[in-house]
Amino acid sequence: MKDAYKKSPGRPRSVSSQRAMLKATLELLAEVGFEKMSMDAIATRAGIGKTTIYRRYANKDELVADAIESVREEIRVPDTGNLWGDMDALIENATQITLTPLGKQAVAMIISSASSNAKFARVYWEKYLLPRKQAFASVIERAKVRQEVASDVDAGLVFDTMSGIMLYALIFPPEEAWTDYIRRSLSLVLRPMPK
Amino acid sequence: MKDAYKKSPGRPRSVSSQRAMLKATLELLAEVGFEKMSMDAIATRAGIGKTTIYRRYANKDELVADAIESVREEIRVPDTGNLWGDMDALIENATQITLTPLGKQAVAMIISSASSNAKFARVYWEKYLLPRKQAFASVIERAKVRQEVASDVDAGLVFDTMSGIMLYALIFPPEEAWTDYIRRSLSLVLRPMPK
Amino acid sequence: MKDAYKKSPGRPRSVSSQRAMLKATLELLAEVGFEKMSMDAIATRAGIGKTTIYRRYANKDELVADAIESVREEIRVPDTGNLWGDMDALIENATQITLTPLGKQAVAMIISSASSNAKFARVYWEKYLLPRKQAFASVIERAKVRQEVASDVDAGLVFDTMSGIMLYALIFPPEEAWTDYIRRSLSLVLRPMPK
Amino acid sequence: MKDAYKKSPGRPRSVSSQRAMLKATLELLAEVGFEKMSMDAIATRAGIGKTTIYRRYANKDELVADAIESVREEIRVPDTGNLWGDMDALIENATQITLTPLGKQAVAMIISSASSNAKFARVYWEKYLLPRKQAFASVIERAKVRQEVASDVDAGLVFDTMSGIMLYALIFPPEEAWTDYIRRSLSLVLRPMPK
DNA sequence: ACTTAATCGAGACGGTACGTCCTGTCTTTAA
DNA sequence: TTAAAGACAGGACGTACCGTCTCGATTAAGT
Repeated sequence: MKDAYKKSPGRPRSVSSQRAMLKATLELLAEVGFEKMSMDAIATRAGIGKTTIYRRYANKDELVADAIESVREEIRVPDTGNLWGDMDALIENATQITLTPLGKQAVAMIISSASSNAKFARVYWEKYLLPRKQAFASVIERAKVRQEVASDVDAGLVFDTMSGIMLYALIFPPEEAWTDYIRRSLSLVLRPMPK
Repeated sequence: MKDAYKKSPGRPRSVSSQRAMLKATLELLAEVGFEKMSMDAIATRAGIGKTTIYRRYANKDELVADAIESVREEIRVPDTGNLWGDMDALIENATQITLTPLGKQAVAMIISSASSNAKFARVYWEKYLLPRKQAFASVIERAKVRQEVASDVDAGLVFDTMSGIMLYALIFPPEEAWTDYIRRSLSLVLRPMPK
Repeated sequence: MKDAYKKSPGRPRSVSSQRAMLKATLELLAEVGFEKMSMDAIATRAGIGKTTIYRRYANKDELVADAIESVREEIRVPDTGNLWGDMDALIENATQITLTPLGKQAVAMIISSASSNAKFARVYWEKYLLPRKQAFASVIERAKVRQEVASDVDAGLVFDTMSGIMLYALIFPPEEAWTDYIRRSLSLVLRPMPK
Repeated sequence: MKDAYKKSPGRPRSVSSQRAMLKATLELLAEVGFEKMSMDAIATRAGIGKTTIYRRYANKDELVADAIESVREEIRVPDTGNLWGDMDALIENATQITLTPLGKQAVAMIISSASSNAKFARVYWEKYLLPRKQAFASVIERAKVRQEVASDVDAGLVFDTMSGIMLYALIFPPEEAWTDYIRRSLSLVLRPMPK
């Protein structure tokens, strides 16, 4: 998010402080959650002053939003040559990220403040959901070509359905294994090509 | 949760205070949300003392959990004689409740604190989701009998999937109308009986 | 329990409740002081209801005033046939009462609320100081007759002076023994008959 | 008591806030008394946050103790060249200070909590009584030299006696004028040099 | 090498809400 | 009726956190 060009005078902002504050934020978020995490605690753990945080972020929300945004892991479009092979890879990736303490807290926050504060939802959407939705579309498109799935399947709606069930499972954990549960739900939606 | 029998001495807890505090809580929850709603504001609006609240509830969480729990509207199992007629009734009911300001705040809270505070999720599950899940099961059972739907459809999973998509839609509102969106998603899952 | 005689339609426990509440009040007053003593604590220790206290006394002040008033020990005018013999007896009596924890708290309270609440001061004056002032006057009158003291000595002022020094000693304890200190102070005032 | 040397990091404590809170405390103390004066009211009147008070003082007692301590007016040893001229000056000074609303409240508090909380009494002693006791001693010493008073007069005891009578008069106001009363009492104690 | 100016850590600031405690009143059941 | 038990409105207490604001002390870039 750096400006393209920099030639401002004065002491430049410390990169190590920036790293430290994001790290501390993510750690505390995972440990105690958004509400119970105080700015003072973050500053103390990061070994920096609160001023240094507030110079960069207007408030707690923005700091946390950016901290979460900073955890971007690459999403690689799988290509196993087979619909369910690809799907399993995507499900695996999604669950692995979502089921960490940090993932849970992040999703919780995003949902919690969705109506009041669009910030979190936007970040989540742009950095997390959208790439996956696109990967999903590719995978299903290939499956259509291979005639593994009906050609009128709405990939977007299928993705939304999967996201929904994952959200739901996060709050009301299924009795069976997470991946099985999602896989089973998804198989409802992804009906095979009629013979 | 009342004890079966009561003959405890002393002045009984005021029913009107109880009602007033729950009403004020629900109103303020809908208006300003959980975080911005202060206990003093609740007490003032209810025309009672803060003590009276804290005598019943250990903290804000418990008060709000109970307030939400108190909003139990009867869920009536629809019977239009037709699968999609019944489904539409259920969807209509669910969306109407979920899309009110109160509904949104309630869901937000429930989700938000799901991992840290099981209280909200439990209440939501018991008082809201479970009755609907059962209604759902009945409706689908009847549809199976009428051979409107394949006999191996897992009603529970279908319900979870629908709940998930509703949750998702609450955070990332669909571009089309809510009920259409849910209906469309549901039609993916509830595939008709193969001819 | 205490249902040895069950023929009381009226108020059989009235007297014992009264005694219990005064006793509890005096105990707690001595232990923790006026401010830190709560009405609930008094009621609990007395094994009675708060209502029972408030039926008799309008507020804490009045209860405590009455409790202190209830501790009336007889003041006997000493007559040793000698001025300082009598004085020593009076000093001894005054210090013994004032130096108990209860005495200290009582005096503290009385002084503390003197400007705002005349109640305590009045009780203290009527029940404690006035009898002593009169005893004092008698003793000095006799001393005048015996020509142990100048005939123009103002007994009232001498008493006030002694009371004052006791008050002062209560707050700023003298280094020597209490009775010696007061005796010494008093000897300043009670000058002997000029030869 | 400031440390001799200061170079602690961070923003220094606001001197104006400090002054404002002491001023507000003294005003409210004089107006409504210790018990009826709330910390919020103090903060509001001083135009500061409650936090700022509690950062400096652990509780209301300590704040008030320091506020009273802060009112130190210089006591000037009078020198009229005559015993009673000097005494009158001292009496005048003492009564003027003690008879203000603030003075009365201060004395009330000091006495009230003398046994439980030594803080108030200590402050009163060090900042108020001790300087006067010393002034008293000087004045009487000079009177001895001038042979206005017996050389064996114990100045300390005379001072204590006068303080006592003032305390007493504060609680049980004399019928005559304050200064006359004190003066009369003092004349008993300070007997002239025998011819 | 010397300015210059924005940064840093530290921590105080005003404000708001929390949950506890206490007073004096009210309302019930039991006797 | 009176007692006991305890709920009630109101209000102060002292704590925690937020986002802002000073401090003296760095730290580079541009003279």
